[in-house]
Formats: sequence, structure tokens, C-alpha cells
Amino acid sequence: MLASNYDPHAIEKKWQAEWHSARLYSVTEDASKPKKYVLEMFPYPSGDIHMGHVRHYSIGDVVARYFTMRGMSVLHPIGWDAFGLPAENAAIKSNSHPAAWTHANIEKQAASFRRMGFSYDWDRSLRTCDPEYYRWGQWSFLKFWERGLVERKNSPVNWCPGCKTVLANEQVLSDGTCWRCKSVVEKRELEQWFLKITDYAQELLDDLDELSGWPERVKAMQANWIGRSEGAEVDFTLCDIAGEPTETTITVFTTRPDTLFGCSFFLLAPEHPLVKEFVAGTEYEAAVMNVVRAAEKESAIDRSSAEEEKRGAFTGRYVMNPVNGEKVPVWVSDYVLMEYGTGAVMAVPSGDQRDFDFARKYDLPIPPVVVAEDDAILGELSGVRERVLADVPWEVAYAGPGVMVQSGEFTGMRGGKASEGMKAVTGWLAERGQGRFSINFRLRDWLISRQRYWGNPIPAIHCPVCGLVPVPEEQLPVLLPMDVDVTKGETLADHPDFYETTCPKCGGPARRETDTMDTFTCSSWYYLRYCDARNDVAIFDPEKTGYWMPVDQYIGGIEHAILHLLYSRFFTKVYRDMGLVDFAEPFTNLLTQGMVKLDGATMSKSRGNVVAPEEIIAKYGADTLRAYILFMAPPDKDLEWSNEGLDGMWRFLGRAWRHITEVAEETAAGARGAAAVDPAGAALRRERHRVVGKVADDIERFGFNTALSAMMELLNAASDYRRTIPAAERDAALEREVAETLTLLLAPYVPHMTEELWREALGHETSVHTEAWPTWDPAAAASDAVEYAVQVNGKVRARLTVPADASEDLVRDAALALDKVAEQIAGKTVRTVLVVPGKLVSIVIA
RNA sequence: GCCCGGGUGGCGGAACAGGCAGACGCGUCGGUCUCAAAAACCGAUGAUGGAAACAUCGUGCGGGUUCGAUUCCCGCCCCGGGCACCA
Repeated sequence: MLASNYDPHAIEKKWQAEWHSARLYSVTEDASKPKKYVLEMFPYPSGDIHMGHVRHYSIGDVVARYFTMRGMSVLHPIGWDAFGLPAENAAIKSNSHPAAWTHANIEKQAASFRRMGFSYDWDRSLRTCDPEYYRWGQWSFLKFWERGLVERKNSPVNWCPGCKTVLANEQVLSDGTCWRCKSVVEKRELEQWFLKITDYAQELLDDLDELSGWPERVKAMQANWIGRSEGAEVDFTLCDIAGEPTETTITVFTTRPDTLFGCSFFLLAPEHPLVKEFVAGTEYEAAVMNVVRAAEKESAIDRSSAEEEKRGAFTGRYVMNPVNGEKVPVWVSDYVLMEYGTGAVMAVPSGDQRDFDFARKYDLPIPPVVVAEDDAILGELSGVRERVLADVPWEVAYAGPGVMVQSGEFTGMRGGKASEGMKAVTGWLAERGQGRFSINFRLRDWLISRQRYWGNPIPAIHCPVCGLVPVPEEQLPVLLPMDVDVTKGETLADHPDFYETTCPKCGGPARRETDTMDTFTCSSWYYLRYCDARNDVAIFDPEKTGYWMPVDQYIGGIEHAILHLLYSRFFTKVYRDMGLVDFAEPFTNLLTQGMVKLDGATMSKSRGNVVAPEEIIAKYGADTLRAYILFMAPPDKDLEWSNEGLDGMWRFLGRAWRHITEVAEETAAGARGAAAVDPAGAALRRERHRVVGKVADDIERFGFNTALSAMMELLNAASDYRRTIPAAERDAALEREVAETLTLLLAPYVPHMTEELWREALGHETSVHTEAWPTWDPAAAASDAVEYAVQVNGKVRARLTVPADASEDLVRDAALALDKVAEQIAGKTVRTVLVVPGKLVSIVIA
């Protein structure tokens, strides 16, 4: 017996259990149907479900359910990004094991997700901390290694003192702090494992153009991060202490080879290996080492601040400029970065503000070489090949386009970015083997080793005889041992049982690698694994990924604009080169959902500004919460949480419930009457068609809020009809059709309520969630009468209702004949009368 | 500094293709029901003037194009985000 009032608590758990036991949302490949892969970025199992989760997964759920109703075969999986530091930290705090903490959280969070009624195929669920999963991460690592994409190298790396491990560049925020714990990151020189993502820099950049389904800003951020610069490498000949040329050259990268004649000094980064060699035992040593030591001490933040005063010292050495044989002094300065380019820079102070500032500070010459068309000094320098002016009268450097002066045979050419002069100088250098066209990327290789326990062990062995040796594939997985006690600060490096091993090559004693992999490696391929989650002989069956991939709709937070999304694109391209997949991009369409805030700030426990979804569910049920959070704002915008409007959604669902149950009681299932001929019934029928079409359109463009508005309008129309037309005159069949339509339209948003209505009130045998989307006909939504707005000189003065098929002439005449219009045009000349079909009439008078 | 977003009633937000600004909801006010309250339902609700019909103004600011601009163009202001000593 159906309750007369909407009571979500009685029905939600009932249907959750029913769907679960019926495995309603399990899918397999079905070649007879078009497929859709709808994916929300999988969660880190923090245990609590917060409003951000509710929003994120509600969006995905509506999209998945909608596509299912539209006849697609829909893959909508869920899993757990289960390795990571929070588990270790929590284990230390609660004196337990990261595995126990993680597994308990997954249970808890999975229960919350079920309580929300999300339509996941739980049969495909995965946890990245399971050996059945992470072994394929290790396998991928070995395949990358075979392809030359794994490198262990010594370099300055980011060390997070809070996390006690190194971080990839992408994981350091622009203010120099750790993305996870906000500690200030330090630079350390360490030997670490890298994945050579830079091999794919160009393709990662180029393919952004193909991602028409991605937000522009995400693509802009990635392009920015990859940071491609075109220019040239230039070889400068090093001079010995006596100032005589040697056989050695030092190469620099420049984006402005056209300014080479303006190079008046040369710079090395403080970390550059040649620095110490140059100054050891010389009179310059003390001053130079001061700069080097100061740079070492400086934090990454200060070092990267443009505000910082540039420090430098002369090394006593000179290099020779290849274009003019000029000897220029070599300085050390902290504004030169070892990580970018070659760690050496040719300084052209007239064309670069940083070099300009440095030259002024240390009293170095600033010879002009590219001069703006309207600059006064062009008069005396125009066409002058030799250097006659060694210093500019400028206050700032000039980096724009202009005419080349004092530049030998290139004098008179156009200089600037992508200029004739740039090409000419580069060509000249290339002919002589002293330079070449070059492209530089800001993107660095991905540092993936982590000095932490709760992660995927790197499958490598250090052999004193053979060097670095990969773990043979048949020995995978390298199991993460469970007897590591993180509460005592232990890592794998404290466990001889783990690291003592034999070399697979020579059989001698060897040491297993004790670093684990960045958790971002685990999340770089999970979307592929969902396609074939239980495969125990391969990472996945290419037939299955061939059916499901690429992901048609990916949904996630903007915080992964670079991190996860860039890494996943990289992994996909490598798998493609391995022949495992035949596409280059994993995510066709991307929706970045906005944050849920309270009092203008992200909800967080530490800040104490949280609204717990459980509390809302306890009061209103999951359906109201789902619908409300989608109604509050468009999904890509930040949302300020407020309890105020919840009652509005509750009222709407309650009204829908009462309306549908009342109509259902009065009309037998499947009853169909004659088509309504009365105007009110016809209007309601038109409204039904309009709304069905609008809701479909809106969902496809993520207008979940406007889709709900349209459903509210349909309910308003249906209940107005019911209230204003006497029972005897109402079209019962139409009413039932509208009630069923409303139930179907609401189903993706409020799956429990609609299931109860569909089966118990409307009397259907099968689930509403296996029903097809209601049919609609745009023509049937069109009214046979249209209202025109009549404008006189741009102002609406009257309204006019005419038959929909009225001709333009008829509309024009009718408009001019209106009293209001006659009033306006009396005594004036009508200049133009413009009819916009179906919309308005615009009358222009003099 | 560069690159993306955004600025509309008291509030969240609509207006997808240059065509009636403010859909839908919240809130507020008035009403019905009730002994009363809650819930529910009905109605009003951009501002100003007016008893009303209605008029004028109104989408961050200033210009422009157009019969007509929240929408397109030019110049600004403010807010949010990303990048930034990258040679």
C-alpha cells in the first residue's frame, strides 16, 4: 500500500537493496547498442562523504542514467584511489595500519555512495592498493622502461619536509608549497626515478587542439604548463684563464637569436657544475661562492620571485660570441635556473628586462641591437653594422619588434619574435655548426619515486655487478609487505626481508628498490582497467577497451587540470605506442565541476565549516539532496551551500508525489482516452512535449538546474490543469501520460522516489530505470497561436496574438491596426515595419 | 605583467542563434485552512512615480554598430582562478 505522503526514508533503502541484489547497473559490452562511458574521477577513500562528493557523483549519476534511458549501453564504474599518504598519517595517529584504515574507509564510503543511490556497476569496482590492481602498474612501469621512458637520474628535486618525500614539479604549487600538506618545499640534489613525459611534450601540446570537449581554461593551463618556446641553441667558446679560446663550448638556449650581437655578458646558474671549477683557488672564488651559497639557502619561493634583487658575481672567465668573436665576461647569477634550458644564458640587456636590471646594477654595457621604429636612437644607428654605441639611454629594455642595428651583416633586418632576423641568425649559426634551431619546454620529466611505504613498490633491483635491473615480468607483483610498522616511522628501506634479494641477471646478492611510486601513477590508467577489471592475465583486454574507450564524459575537479589529466594523457599515448589501444586521448569530453563552499570558503573539517550530507539525508532523504545540489547552480560553477532552498526542493518533490499518486489512483494503468480537444488539454499536451525536449537538451549541455526548472514548470502546468478544470471535463488519459512522463524525466535525479511511483503507484512491473526516455515531437510542442510583441522605436508598446501560420503581411497589418500602435504613430511617418516570424514586430517611425 | 573565467532583483540563478530581461526556486508580504501554530494550498513581489491604466529607468562603467544589445565591437573598472626571474 502506497503511503499518501512522500516519505523518502521508507522507500530509499528498500530500492537500494533491490537494485543491488538485482545487479541493475551491471553492464557488459553490447555491440547492438551505441556505448557511453561516463566516469567521475575516483575518490581517495577519506571515509567521510562530503558535499563535494555529493555534487560530483550526482552529476555523473544523472548523465549515466540519462544515457541509459536514451538507449545506450552505459559504463558507469566506481573504485578507490587507495594508496597514499593520508592513510599513513592516519595510521600513525591511530596506531593502526594504513591497510586497515584504508579498507575501513572504503567500506564506509561505499555505504554512503549506495545510500545516495548512485548507479554504479559495483562488479567492476577496484582498489589501487590491491595486488591484483597494482601489479599492472608495475607491469606498465617495466613496459615504459623497455621503451626507454624510465630513467634514474641525479638532479635537484623538490623535497617536502611535511610528507618526508620528494614531489613532482606538478605537485608543487606556484607559491612553492606542497599541494597536499602546504609545507614549503625544499630543493635537494638526489638520485630519483623519472618517467620521461618530456618525450611526449609536443604531442601533449598538439593534441589539446583536438579536445573540443574540454573546457578552454583546462587546455590553457596545460599548454601553459608544457610551456613550449621556439628559439635556438648557441654554442659559446670557452676561454681559458689566460683568455685564450679552448676546445670547449658552452651552449645556451635563447628565444631571441636575433639579439646575439647585443650579448654583453654571459650567465651561469649557481648550481651549474662549471662554476666551482672556474673559480676554485682564484681571486673570484669568495664573491662567487657567496652567491652560490645564498642561492642554496634561499627557499624556492624567494628564488622564483621576480621582485627579488638579482645577485651576481664575475667568475674571472670569458666566452666567445660566435657571431662576432667578441669575448664576454661570465658571471654567476641566482636568476638563472639550472632546471630550465642548459643552466647557462646569453645576456642581452637591451632586449631583456632581467638582463637590463642586472647590467645596471653591476655596471655592464647595454648595447642596442633591436630598436623600435620610432626610437630616437635609430636615426644615428640605422644601417650601422659596427658597434658605435655601447649603452642605451633607456630606462627599460626593449623586447618588441624593431630594426636590427650594430648587428654585422644582419643589420637592417627585422628583429623580434618569429622575425626574419631570428631565422637568418639561426641559419648562419647552423651553417657553421655553432648553433641550431631549437625548441624548449618548461615541462620537466615526472619524478615518480616516493620515500614512503603505502604505495606501489617500484619493480627494480640494484645489483652491484649488473647495475639497475628490472624485476622480471613473471615475478610480478612485487608485493608490498604488510608487516611494516609506520607508527615507528618505518619504510620499506627498514625491512631487509623485503629488500634483500638476488639479481635476476647474475644471481648474485642484490638490493630491491625500496621507493614506491607516486600515487598519480595508479590513477593514470584506472579508467582502462574498469573496462576489464577482473582480468588476471593482462592489464586489460584490448577488445574491451576498444568497445568502451575513450571515456565519453569525464567529470572531475579543476584541481586536476594539470596533474592527473596530464599524466593520464601521457599514459594513454604510451599505451597507444605499445599497440594496446588505438586512440591517443583518453577523455573525449571533460566537465570540471565547481567547488561546494560555505561562507565563501571550501568546506573543511579543520575550518569547522562543514555541512554533513548525512544530516541532510536524515532529514530529507537522498533524493532531495541530489536534486537540490544540482538545482543550486550550473555544475561548472562554484556553489555556495545554503540550507534555505532545501525546503523548496522538498516541496516540489512532495507536490510531484501527491500529484502523480492522485492521478494514478484515478486512471487505470495504460488507460488512454481520446486526444483532448479542449484548449487547456491541448496546452498541457504541448507543454509535455516542450519539457521532454528541453530536459533532454539541458542534460546534454549539463544544464541540470534548468532541466529541473522545466520539470517544475510541467508539474505546475499539470496541477493547474487539475485544479482549474472540473473532473468531468478532464482528459484522464492525458493526465496519466503527463504523470508518467514526469516520473520518467525525474528518474535520473530522484531515482528512489520515481522507482516507488513507477512501480507502486503507476503499477508497472519493471524498474523505471530500465525504461526508455519518453518520446517527444517538437512539432507537437508548437502552439497554433503565437503572441507577437509589437515594438515602436525599440519599445514594446503592445502585444498581438495571431494564428501560428499567419503570413508576415497579415501580422504587419494587424500590428499597425492595434489601438496602442495607432496612438503612437498618429501624425508620424512610418519608416519601416520589420516582422521577426514568431517573435515580434518592430515599427520605426520618424 | 601574461592567459582563462565572471560581474543580471533582497538571494541562488534563467535568457542555448542580436528579438518581450529577470524563467524556475528561495526569501518577503497578503490570503485560505486552523482554537492556534506547523504543514499544505492560493496570490503579489526589479526600482521610481501613480489610486489605477500606465510612464520612466534598469543586466559593472563609458562609447559604438543596429529598427532592436545582458548578447556583437572598442576603451576601462572590479572580482575569482592559472602561470610568471622559463632566457
